[in-house]
Amino acid sequence: MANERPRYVPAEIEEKWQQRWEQEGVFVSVRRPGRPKLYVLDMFPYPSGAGLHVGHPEGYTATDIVARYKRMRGFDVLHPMGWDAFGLPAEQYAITHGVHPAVTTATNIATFKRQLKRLGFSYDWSRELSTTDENYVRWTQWIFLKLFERGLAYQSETPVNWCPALGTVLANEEVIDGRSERGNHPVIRMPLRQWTLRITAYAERLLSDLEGLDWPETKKKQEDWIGRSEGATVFFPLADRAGHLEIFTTRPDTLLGATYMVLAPEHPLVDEITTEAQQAKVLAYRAEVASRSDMARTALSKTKTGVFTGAYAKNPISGERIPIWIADFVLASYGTGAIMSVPAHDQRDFEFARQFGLPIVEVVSPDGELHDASTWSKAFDGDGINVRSGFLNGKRTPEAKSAMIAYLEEQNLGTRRVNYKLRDWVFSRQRYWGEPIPIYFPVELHPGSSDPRTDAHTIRFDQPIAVHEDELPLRLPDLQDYKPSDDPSGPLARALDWRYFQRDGRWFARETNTMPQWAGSCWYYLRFLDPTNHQQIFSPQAYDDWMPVDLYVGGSEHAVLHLLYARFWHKVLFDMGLVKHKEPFTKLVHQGLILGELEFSTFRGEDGSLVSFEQVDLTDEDAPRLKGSGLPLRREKLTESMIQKVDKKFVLAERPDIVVDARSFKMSKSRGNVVNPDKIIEQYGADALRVYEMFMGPLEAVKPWQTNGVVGVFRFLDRVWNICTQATSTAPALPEDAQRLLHKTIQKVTEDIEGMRFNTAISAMMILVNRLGEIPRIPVDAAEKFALILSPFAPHLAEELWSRLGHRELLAWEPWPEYDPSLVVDDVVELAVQVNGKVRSRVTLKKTATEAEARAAIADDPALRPFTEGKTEKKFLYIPGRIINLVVG
RNA sequence: GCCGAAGUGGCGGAAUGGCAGACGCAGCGGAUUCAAAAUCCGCCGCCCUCUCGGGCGUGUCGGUUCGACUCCGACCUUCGGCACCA
Repeated sequence: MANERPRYVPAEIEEKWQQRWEQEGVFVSVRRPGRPKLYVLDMFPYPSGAGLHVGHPEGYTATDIVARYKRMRGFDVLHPMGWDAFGLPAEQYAITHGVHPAVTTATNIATFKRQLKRLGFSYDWSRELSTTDENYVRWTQWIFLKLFERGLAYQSETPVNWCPALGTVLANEEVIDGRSERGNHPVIRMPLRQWTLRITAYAERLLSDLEGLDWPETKKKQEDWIGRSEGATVFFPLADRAGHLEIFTTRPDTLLGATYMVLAPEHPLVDEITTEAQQAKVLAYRAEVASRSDMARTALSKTKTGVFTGAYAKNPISGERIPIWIADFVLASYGTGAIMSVPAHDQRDFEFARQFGLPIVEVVSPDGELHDASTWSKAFDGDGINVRSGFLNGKRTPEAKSAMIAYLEEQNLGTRRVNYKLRDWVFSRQRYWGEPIPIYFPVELHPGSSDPRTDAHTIRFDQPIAVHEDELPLRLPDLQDYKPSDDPSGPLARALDWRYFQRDGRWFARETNTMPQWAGSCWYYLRFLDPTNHQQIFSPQAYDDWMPVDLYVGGSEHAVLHLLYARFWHKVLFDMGLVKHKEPFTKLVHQGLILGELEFSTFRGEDGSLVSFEQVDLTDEDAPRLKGSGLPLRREKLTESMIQKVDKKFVLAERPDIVVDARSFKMSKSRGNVVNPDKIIEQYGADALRVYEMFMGPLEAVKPWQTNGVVGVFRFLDRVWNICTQATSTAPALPEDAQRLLHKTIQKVTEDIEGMRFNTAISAMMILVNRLGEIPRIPVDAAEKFALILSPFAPHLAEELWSRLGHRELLAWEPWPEYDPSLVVDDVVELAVQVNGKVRSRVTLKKTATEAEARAAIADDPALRPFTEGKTEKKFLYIPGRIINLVVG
């Protein structure tokens, strides 16, 4: 059809508007007096070599909609973007390809930036930053120095997973059964000098300040992570010798039920107290434990292990002698690394007692009667009434706890105490691509030595010296070889000329560990306030202009670590008077993961026989096995035509006894189900991608991708184009129902954006467009209103329509349309008429109709007759504007 | 094991005490076309019925209510987090 009317071709309009926005600096954040402000922040990405995937634009589109909407509402909006660019992948790539991480990082950032720009996000790019920028590193290091000055950064000897073959320290997750996940090399537990941040000093504030934050279930996760518990410290004197054991317990009320004690194998007192007879066993046990990782120690071991030290302690109340054991279920890093064991009232202690035949004595009874705990099948760890407990007898658990603590304090045998699961934060990495820690140490040359780069020397790690602020940033040396080596001090140790330097005739050595990737992301939201400031980390004015962050959107994988670390730094800066709010992020939202397209698959044994899904053990995702026998199976992809649904299960069409696995997988290169946003944009345009990402479902939900769904959204935008480009000023006014629908849609979209329910906002706009499509000619005014409410979602299309409707100014400057309140409420509505709660008819009634009018309206309804005939009315329910329900019997 | 979230058509989802399945995808039928694409129109939970219509239906079982996807109790399943923290 040779129609002159131009078609909707996104490729022809999107770049044009992106350029116009940039030229006119529409999205450069400026504070204007008298305006409200909004700081909308995305979790900035790690610019990986793979480029953007469709998961990135999900959260970014959501914040962009909010940012654009709020600008139209008269807010001054800060909406920045940057790069979390330090980290392992760039370094790994450098090792295998011989390209400097700075080079790959720059390339990746360029790719990400190009891809983000194609999506038309309204970022203020003039504030762009990368954590790798010298100007940023400088202030990251500056904060480290402040931590150091305050005693919040200290060195410690922490056992780490050291893999000599890989020449690196591994995270706990990277160690499986004492071997490296990559390469299956042996991993040893080795104490290594580490920089550690004293986050535990802030445990209480990190916990209590969560209150009042508009955060989702993440708050709970952080609470659990911090793990506050109340109890008491108790001193148990050693029997037969001087000294005592200090333990922490949350159940001081059970003190008299303690029948033995357990120390962590690493506990410093173990050497002292172990008797000669037990020496060999204890040593052997400790060696065995040392070779196991934390994971193996905790998760995998079901049966308890342990060894008797030969020593005894005395119950501080009863004076009874009780044996002291060591066992690996007691963690050296929690509490005091020692416990009193009350097997009757703690499941772990119970299992251990059973394992080694230790006595189990009831001191808390569920009913106040005496029971024989040695016959129990599990511990009683609930609240009850104390028995066999002297002065505690008859007291209920909460009361008994405080009575015991009072007694302990009075007798100097112990004190009330609060304990946290939260540990101090191991802050050093034996890696190249990170911020150098701005610390150096004096070097002692050995006799005959003159140059530590070649001669024997000792580095005095016990005398750390802060790099002077004026010398920041401390840059990374330009290494050619980033490989970790068998030297756990890391690759920087090989940059001898960087590491060693002379000052006033003395030699010094720099710290060669670097900071973890978390460092840069801990405070980037603050640098966005004032990213080019060379004198200060940010100016107080910039802070007052924009802080706090009003909306922070990112993945829930950062629910604990990043968000806890950032809060910790923020609180330190608060104590320094640099920031004025206790908390940085007022409202937090996690976008849900986007999975790959739904896949069907079946399983075959080695002999090729089909296996029904119920018989498949998927404990290891990538290695399916037959339940029971453990025989390996092969996963085989199916096409939809081979599947049938029977009773809520998918089965093979040809073999209905074979149940098929139907699920969406996380997108991954190896699975080959990654969707590239560039491809989608080429085919359907950025606006369709944006709208589809928001239309998929609730922002927070995990959702599978369906490329077909993009088609539906594209059709919608195409219809919008057709309707709005045909709008004329001479068209008759909209029919009343359409006019009402338009205003209801404005209301719905407004409220849904405020509540971040973008999927329902879009469906409301689709409903409106479907109605408008039935009307031959649309007035310009209606088209304009529609373009305005669509603009946060599909900004390019909206701008194009806006200009075609005769506007020269950018739509981004326009105010958000108001709806007419008189048009959004209907005075006449269709009501459902129920008989005994089932809908049998409908009736059109005024909202203000009285009960009598309602009765009259349905009196002669033939549709109701079959259900009311011969029955008596028991009740007549009429809720104006909602429902009529006739109860008969 | 503990904590949290969620279970609704073939698929994504909507409705949070008042007409279940809006909106979209897929599918089926039609119009247009030489043909196709695109577009437009109609149908589209399951079962019974020629039709009119009726019955059933929101993971399962029970409860509250005139009325329950929605509230309460128990259970099942899936996803996420934590995992010997004394």
